[in-house]
Amino acid sequence: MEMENLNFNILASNVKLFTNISSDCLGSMLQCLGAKTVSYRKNEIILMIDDSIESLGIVLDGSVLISSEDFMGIRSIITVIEKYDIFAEAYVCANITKSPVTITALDNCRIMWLKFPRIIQTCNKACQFHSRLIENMMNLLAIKNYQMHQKLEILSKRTLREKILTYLHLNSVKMKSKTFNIPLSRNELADFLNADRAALSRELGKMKEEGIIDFSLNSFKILH
Amino acid sequence: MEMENLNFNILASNVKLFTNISSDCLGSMLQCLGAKTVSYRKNEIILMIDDSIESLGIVLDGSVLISSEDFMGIRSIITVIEKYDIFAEAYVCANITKSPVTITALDNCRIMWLKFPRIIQTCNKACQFHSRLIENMMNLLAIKNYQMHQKLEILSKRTLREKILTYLHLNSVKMKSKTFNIPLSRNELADFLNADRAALSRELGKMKEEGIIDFSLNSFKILH
DNA sequence: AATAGTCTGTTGCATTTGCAACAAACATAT
DNA sequence: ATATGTTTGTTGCAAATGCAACAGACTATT
Repeated sequence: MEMENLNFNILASNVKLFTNISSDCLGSMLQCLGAKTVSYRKNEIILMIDDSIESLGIVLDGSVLISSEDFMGIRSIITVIEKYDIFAEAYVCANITKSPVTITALDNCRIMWLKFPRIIQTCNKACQFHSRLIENMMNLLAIKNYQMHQKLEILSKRTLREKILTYLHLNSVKMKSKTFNIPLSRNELADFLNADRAALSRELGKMKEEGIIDFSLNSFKILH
Repeated sequence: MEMENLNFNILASNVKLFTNISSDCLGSMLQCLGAKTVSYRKNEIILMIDDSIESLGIVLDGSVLISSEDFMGIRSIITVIEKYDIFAEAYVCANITKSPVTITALDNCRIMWLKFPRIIQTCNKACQFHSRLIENMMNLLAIKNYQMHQKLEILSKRTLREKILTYLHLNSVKMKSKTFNIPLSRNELADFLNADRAALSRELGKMKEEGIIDFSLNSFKILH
């Protein structure tokens, strides 16, 4: 346990998994769940595909990238997990013990690992936070489900241009502005949209030329 | 309430949402959740996109198709829900009140609607099944999350042939046989893979010619 | 300053795919 | 029996996309 430098108030108010759990309880709860925080450097691999998983991760600092690779070595970027969000929760809740994905640090980051299955398997059900934690998890899984639906909405488009537009539109809605930055490089965006990087650049160029969007590096603007 | 012809034992043992809930409890629980069963004819629209949703559905008979449509009118098939499985659960758990999808009856079918949000909002938490139901739901959402991951795996392939192969492979694994039937027509499969029907037929023909697969109507065989 | 490495954009070319139109097989209704 | 509609397969053509190779801008290291 290395929680000397953890601020329970910040955790309780920012991590949605801990909604309605008082910061007083948090210490003992984290202990019960075998919490461990680990630091990783930028680009370090946090979890390799097929590694065993027994914990879910909470991003305390930085952000991480969830990706997979097919038998041809083609990388597919599934999503980016930002500060205070959690990852691998579906796997531990569905008892999937081998990771189907690779997880990489996008920046220097700090991850708290929670042996969440304990809450179901061995935890004394009398503890105060037990049912609250499960209810929060149910809610988070439902939301993540909805987010995956959005990703499916992008990939279900038949042309690259429509995929790009759907991706940019979702970002614009999320940022509540027609001007916004995206968290992915060109290469990463191509792997996220499952397209060729050159084709992506070409299509972005055409769209700029036609006055539909404007962009420079990671800064985008929807004009139309 | 129209549960005269419901067999609680069958429900309790087949519907995963009711795992570890005794059939004795089921009656009062269903009442508490405002259960209603409704019948639909083949091809009838069960729920239209943008309709309000306050209940999750349990398929008691038949099967239903979840799809969406973009602004161009292009249909995208998201998934098929089979007997005893549930649908719309992520929306009610994430408080999404307008349906992002259209739900259609694939056969004549019978659906039980449950006002699940009651369990969180107004239910007396002392009731026996409360926490069990939430834990089951957490588990189901995690599994569905994993299933969506598989769909993403299909759509993330860059060529139609790879999408087809991934789809057939997942079906083969699910059915534990190299020979199997698929639940989708050609038209539906095209909309599921988000491809053109003619292109799908062409590619299937090529693959048969090359000796990779064999098929006739809905019956497929992986040869390689 | 020089070097190596990374990221983005560009372009020619071959392949894949979407689109449209048509044909054959089959089912359904009158 | 006829007519109508649905499903599947086929094919020519145009457009989109992947692939490969290269160039310029930028960064980090020595």
